[in-house]
Amino acid sequence: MPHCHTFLAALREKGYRITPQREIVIEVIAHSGRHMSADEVLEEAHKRAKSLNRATIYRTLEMLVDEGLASRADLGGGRVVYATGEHGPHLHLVCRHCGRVLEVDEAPVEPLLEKLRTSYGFDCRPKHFAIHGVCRECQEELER
Amino acid sequence: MPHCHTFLAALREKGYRITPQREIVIEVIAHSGRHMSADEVLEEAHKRAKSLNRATIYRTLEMLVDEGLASRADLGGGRVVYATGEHGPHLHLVCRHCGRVLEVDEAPVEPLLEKLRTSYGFDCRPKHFAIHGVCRECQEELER
DNA sequence: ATCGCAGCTGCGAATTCTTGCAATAAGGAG
DNA sequence: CTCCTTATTGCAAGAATTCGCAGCTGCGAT
Repeated sequence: MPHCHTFLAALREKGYRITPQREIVIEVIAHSGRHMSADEVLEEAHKRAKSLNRATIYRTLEMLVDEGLASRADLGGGRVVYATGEHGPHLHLVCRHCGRVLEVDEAPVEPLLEKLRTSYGFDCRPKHFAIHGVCRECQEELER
Repeated sequence: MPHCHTFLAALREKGYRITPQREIVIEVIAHSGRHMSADEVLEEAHKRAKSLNRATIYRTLEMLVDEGLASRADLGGGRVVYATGEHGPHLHLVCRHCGRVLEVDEAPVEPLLEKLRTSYGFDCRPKHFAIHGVCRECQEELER
């Protein structure tokens, strides 16, 4: 699964410094294998170094997202979760009603990405791809 | 372009009450014809009714997003912008590096949406569709 | 090794956003 | 038109997130 070394190498590659704080944050979200809120990351990180500051967590997470190594999903209602681009299937269907995240195969997206790339020069990796909509369950509930 | 009546009717339809506060918020984002931060909405709304509370703005915006009448785009770095689903072309390409939003034709997405609908029962209207990636300009800048 | 200088971190303060609750008012029923 | 029910608002307290800056430290150069 996700090897932190890959992440660290990628960062070093881009000119970022490898600090113990960053190693910890990366380790935490890479090994969790799931989506985590900033607060969960903080809590988990504190188990390894209680000094690690809240602001540093936020800055590191944002940096990872900016570099395309992680994704941030805004689930509405103040819920924001992070995950590495490596965990499981790569298309995230975020239900804007219940907040659940359905993870599905990325294959159906390829043609679209190709089109965006050729027509607009817009680069988007499927592993960091999130789509907002309404899931089946909520649709049924909503039209009652 | 965007007729507030449409929005109000949709809300009434869904059982929401039509309050002056909601009319103002809807008018503001519908007529702006662009993306606005919650703060910009607040400022604009205050020109018409200085009493309108911050919390009400946030609640109204979230309600509109939940109902699919508006979209929220998290541009990173604390920048969150809202827009009605009616303004201009309907596919939003959000650059996670410069934060710019490219608005393009929705046609290339149709096949994907159809697939998500049939395979997973996930309902997603293209007009509220945002994709995060890196725009052409930033790609060039980044690989320098 | 060690130096030096950006790039980072921690801290505290400032913002931004969310929540709980009592008071208010929209809209259907009579 | 008036009453009633209950969704919605405003306010103030409380989280969550970001910012500014002084000091620390990774790491390339010496």
